[in-house]
Amino acid sequence: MNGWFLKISDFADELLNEIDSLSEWPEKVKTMQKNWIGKSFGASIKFFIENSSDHIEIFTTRPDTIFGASFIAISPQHRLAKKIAKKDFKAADFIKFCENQSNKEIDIEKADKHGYETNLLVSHPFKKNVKLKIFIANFILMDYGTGAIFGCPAHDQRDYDFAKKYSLDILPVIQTEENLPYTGDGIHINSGFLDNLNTKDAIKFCIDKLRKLNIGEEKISYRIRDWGVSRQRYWGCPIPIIFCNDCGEVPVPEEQLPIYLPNDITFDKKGNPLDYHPTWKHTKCPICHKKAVRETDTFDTFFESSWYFARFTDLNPKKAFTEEAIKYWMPVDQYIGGVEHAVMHLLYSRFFMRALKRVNTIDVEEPFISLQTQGMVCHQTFKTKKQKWLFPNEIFKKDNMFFHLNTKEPVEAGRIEKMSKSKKNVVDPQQIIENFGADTARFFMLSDSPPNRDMEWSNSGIEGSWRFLNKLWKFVQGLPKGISNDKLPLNLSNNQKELLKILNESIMETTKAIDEFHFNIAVASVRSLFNYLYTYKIKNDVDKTLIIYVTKKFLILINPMVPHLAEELWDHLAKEQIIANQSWPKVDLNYMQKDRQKMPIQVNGKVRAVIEIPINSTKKDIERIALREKNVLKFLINKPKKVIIIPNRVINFVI
RNA sequence: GCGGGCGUGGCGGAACUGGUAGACGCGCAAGAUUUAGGUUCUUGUAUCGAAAGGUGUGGGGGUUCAAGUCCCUUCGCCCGCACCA
Repeated sequence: MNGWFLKISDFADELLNEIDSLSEWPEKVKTMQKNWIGKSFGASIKFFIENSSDHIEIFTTRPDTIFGASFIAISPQHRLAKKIAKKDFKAADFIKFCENQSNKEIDIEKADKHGYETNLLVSHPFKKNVKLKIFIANFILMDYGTGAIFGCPAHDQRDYDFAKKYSLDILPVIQTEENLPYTGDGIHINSGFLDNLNTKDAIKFCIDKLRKLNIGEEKISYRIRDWGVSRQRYWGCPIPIIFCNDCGEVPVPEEQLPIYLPNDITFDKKGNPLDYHPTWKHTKCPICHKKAVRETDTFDTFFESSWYFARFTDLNPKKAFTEEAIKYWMPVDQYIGGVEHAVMHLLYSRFFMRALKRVNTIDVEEPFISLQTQGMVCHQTFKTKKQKWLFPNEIFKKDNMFFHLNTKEPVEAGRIEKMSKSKKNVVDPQQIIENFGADTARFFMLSDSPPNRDMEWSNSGIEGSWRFLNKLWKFVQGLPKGISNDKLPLNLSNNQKELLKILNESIMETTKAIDEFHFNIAVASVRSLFNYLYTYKIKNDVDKTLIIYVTKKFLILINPMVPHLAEELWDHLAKEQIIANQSWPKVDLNYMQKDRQKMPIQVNGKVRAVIEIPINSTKKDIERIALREKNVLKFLINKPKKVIIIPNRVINFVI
């Protein structure tokens, strides 16, 4: 394939090793990147072809199973396969068959393994007189390892399937009670100098021997391939290369950058619009100044998304980055994106920062300190009988059946899938915003489920959020205007202390929940606080100063969730400033200190009573108080064998 | 097949380092207000049971005074990669 590639493979090891330093990334994303890079340790081994000076080099992670080898298989794209095909028409046909197969949907045929038996043989490196046949096989990938393997059917599923199909030897070389193929570790048998060794030692021993004989060595293989960045489309950054007949491929000099795309472009023909534009590509060679043409491919869009966040640190129109801005802003403290970017975008960005560092442009390695991946919003899909997709708002439900709103015809209800325009299973938030307002919509969405999880969209419950915010509105409107005393009364009653305790608990919980992206818990916490405050006002209506004090703190807590409403209500209470400028409330531990503590009393692990005791009571006191409980005594038929008291937590009588 | 995640009421979901399972809400039920419906308010709502009490975090087993939480095993669902040697 023709095109430009970025040599991300050079960074494979670094990108892999540094994954472990990303402590604030989801485990899932990290494993996906690890698998994508796919580092594996093994060996390369040369097999010499009989009656020829040629040889085949294979890659294996299990050199220890070499004595079980019963065939060699090479990819249809392998150099040797092509060489064979020149003389052997049947081989050529087979290769063509494989190529067609890989172009079509492979899924259906995937399980099937096909091979073509060539008339070539190789000799086994350690078993004199043993010759192995070379097959061309459809399941060998050219992009991985060397595009060639030795097949050890007893200890590899694929080789086993293949050997069964073509009646090849299946010789176990690892001791096992299990059915073949056995892919685990074990003690080696039928393996000459590897006999009686375990897998780890056998691998090491085998590689040593191969190296001594100069026919193989230790080798590390990666799954990751270089990043093909060429695209044949208009919407992308032009690749800054000029093709000159004399000088070859010449990079566009920095002072001529950036290259702008032409504005007078048409899309009426097939192919790359830049390529058939009449003038754009024609230019001069920067070296010899003769006529030359521009590269008409453009960069992959991932190219730009790999560094935009660094660009965003500064508006400077002349420079991509400024040192001070990068130093100040980078790396990104909190990055948010969908899981679908787990490997491509997020790996490319990590690669880009390193590449830029290597050319001394910026001094950043990891672009994103903390990563949150939000889940996908899903919804049921609907189709007409003629298989046309329908929007959920075109549907109504009756007796558990779905019908079209206009035609009243029955509708097919499909799977619940991630929302996508093509399947029309999308809900337009605009409708919700029109009916309930943006604040209600936001509050409702936050309350539903944590953002890192997939969720099924449902409108049910939005009225609940609506009700709550209405209640809040009325509550604050009922408070006197403009009392902006932020000082607390000196002598607090127990009721007042309790209210302040609840307030501070809520500040703590809400803050923590927001920090951890558990917005649903934050919503629950502010709701609880309001419920308490609401009841408090009914009972202690005269206590205006404290009620307003707590209400103001409460409004700051709920402000990020319902900013418009909170600002309005704040204005009602406190004339001096806007709520957006208020600092986040701090937890005052003085009000959270309790002097009494509820403790469950268990008998044999079952809760039988709950007592309230002074905090930090001695174990003796706790036990004494616990033993006064009727419902506990009822179960203490025998004298307890053991009494477990965890102060301030639990007491358990074991009988 | 490999890797990752999840499984808790009718539903969405809570539960800090093992220590009162079901917070908060939706829904539902009953009642109050209302001339109807809606709104609003109160109460109830895991489950079996009249009660006492029993049972309950997908199933089975284990560790522990104590398990949603830790360990083993098994089932189901979702996502990612997929013939990676």
